[in-house]
Amino acid sequence: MARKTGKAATISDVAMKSGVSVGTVSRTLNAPDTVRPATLRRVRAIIDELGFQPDARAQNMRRRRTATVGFIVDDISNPLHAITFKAAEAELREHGYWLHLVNTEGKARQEADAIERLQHGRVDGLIMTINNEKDVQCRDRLAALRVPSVLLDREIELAIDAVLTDHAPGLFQATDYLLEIGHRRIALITAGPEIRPGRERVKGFVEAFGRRKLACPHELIRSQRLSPDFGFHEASSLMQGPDRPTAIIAGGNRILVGVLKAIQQQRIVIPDELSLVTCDSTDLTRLYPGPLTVVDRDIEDIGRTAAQLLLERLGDRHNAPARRILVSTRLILGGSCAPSPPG
Amino acid sequence: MARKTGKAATISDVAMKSGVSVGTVSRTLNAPDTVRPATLRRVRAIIDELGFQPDARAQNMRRRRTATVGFIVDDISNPLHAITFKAAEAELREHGYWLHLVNTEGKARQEADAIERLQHGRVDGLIMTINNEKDVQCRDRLAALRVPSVLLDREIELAIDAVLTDHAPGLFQATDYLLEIGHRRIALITAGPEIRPGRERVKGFVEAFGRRKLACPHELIRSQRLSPDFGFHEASSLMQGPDRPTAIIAGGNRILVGVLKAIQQQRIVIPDELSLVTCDSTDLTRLYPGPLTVVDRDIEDIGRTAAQLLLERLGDRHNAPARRILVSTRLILGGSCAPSPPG
DNA sequence: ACGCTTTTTGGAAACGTTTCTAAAAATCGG
DNA sequence: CCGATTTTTAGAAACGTTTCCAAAAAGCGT
Repeated sequence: MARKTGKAATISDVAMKSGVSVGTVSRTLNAPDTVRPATLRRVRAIIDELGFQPDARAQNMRRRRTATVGFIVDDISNPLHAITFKAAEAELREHGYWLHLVNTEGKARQEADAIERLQHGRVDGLIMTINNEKDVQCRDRLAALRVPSVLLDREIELAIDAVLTDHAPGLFQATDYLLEIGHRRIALITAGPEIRPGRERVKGFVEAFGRRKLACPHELIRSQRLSPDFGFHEASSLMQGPDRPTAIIAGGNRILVGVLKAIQQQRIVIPDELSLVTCDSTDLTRLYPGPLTVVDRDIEDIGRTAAQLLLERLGDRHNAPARRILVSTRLILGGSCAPSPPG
Repeated sequence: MARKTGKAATISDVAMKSGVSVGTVSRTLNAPDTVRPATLRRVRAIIDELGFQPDARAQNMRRRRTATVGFIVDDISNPLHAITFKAAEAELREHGYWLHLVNTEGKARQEADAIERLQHGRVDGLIMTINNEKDVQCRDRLAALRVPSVLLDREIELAIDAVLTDHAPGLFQATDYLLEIGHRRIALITAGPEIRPGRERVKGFVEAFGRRKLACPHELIRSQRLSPDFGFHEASSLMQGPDRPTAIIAGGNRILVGVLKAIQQQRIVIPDELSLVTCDSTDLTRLYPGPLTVVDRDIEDIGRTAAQLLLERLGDRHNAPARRILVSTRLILGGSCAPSPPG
């Protein structure tokens, strides 16, 4: 649309027109109980008449805060991130905060840049997930953080609040379930060791074999990246190999997309020819076309919790020690697993 | 994490330490070609040494802009919106803009509130979709818009730039295809007439029957809301009724989720017992478990285009007449339709 | 080395609020 | 109706930049 001509009314326009000082107008807005009722009415009438709204830029400047929180994520079209965002936003909105969303495409460069540049007067705090806990650019930025921050599912030996998922027990449970119904050649496709979910999932997987004193098929662990492409590639090669797995665990919802694509392409029937367990419920897992067996967690809770941690930091817990909140998972049985034929 | 102690360096700290005036430091940053090379080097060294970054709040205030664009949407966990957002963000980022994302849950109140409050110094422009074109709160706000804005798939008789999808031809094509392969009892479940996609889809649907001089089964048009619940409810009742449709068109990706749930629940086999066409490709339509037949469009293009429209407005086209860009659709045949058995 | 032009710089004003201090006005008890 | 007390108000400073203007410095041709 065309920009409205004419400048917006300022606080001094209001002051002028209602015959009081700008200070009084300001107090009318921010501390009405310090203003005489008669004055209050008069000033408010003028405010309405002029349609005055305080300029957020000036407020931010003077108050030294922006009432804005940055949310940095690699891919907002991942529904899990979107749900986390929504939950965090709802919580923060109640406390008067807006959200800056930055989509980094998982590029360390963009992540570091966003962390660096958001801090200097654009946001009062950050909620974020980064793509590589070891990346030196990001770590430097995180070490030099000037605003309260919360990490999502990432673990760094810096004093930063975090909301973490207890992936290892989840994967243990899923793997154990598959072992229980007779599978031995179980594959795991998941993130690499440079992020916590990758490490933890592998850990839980390995442990499930160990607990039963079974040899873990390390050659079936594909721990590298959380992308559909990686899922597709690994699932394809696993299923085309000589000694194919009888079950696959897709460690991540993006991985699942690739795995399903491979399954579709090779016309593999689930669960008859292959059992499938995935992580996190999505529309796809609920509807494909029967529900899949899933290691689930409460994503909204994660967003809400992150927001709460941040709000406490922004409030009176400025300097309290960093906290890590652990969110647990649970196995939900769907129709994508069948007992493995013996031998 | 704990807030860093010690204040951030300001421009005058830099000025002091490097023995020049603040003006010169400012020009070092914003107009280096007006500064003597020797001075430039000296000031830059101090900037690095102190790790000085200009305070965005002060810049926003003084420059009377925020380099931020608001993105208002009812549900960011809808992957279509998320993809639109990503594309718009990528485009805007290249031009130095950040994005404020507001998730309104489709509530007119929150929409109006966001429009109203973002404008006064939080953003330089808006990209948005609203839930009800007729809602008086929102319309008032839109009529009083003070920043350049772009509407996504909404049509309002105000001079506001918009990116619109040509839903009617898309639905015409889909319906015509179903008619062609023998279907007559075709149902359409889609948004209500209070938003453009609802109106346009119904229009294209009706027209397809008309063009073939066939009676349109108006009782099979369910045009109300773009939600999974609505899709589920309508699909369920349609498929349980006495004279059930042989084909359903899910007019919207959220609707599809509900429709598939109903299909799952009633164990209806696609395409043998029911042909299905949906709108917009998602992971679900590509993988369920064969690809669905879909009225597709280029979502990224929509986001990019919206960003470009806005950038032009923010640039030299301040007062140019409003533009509406039409994005077309195309029918992609999947495996979810089969010829209808005669009679 | 001089005056002229051009480049570079310092200093101050401005952006629109909030908040502090002190002064003015209102209230109150007698 | 007076003085003491409390409430309310005006006015100015401050937040950290950018930008304007005028002054200083540098460059240049002779």
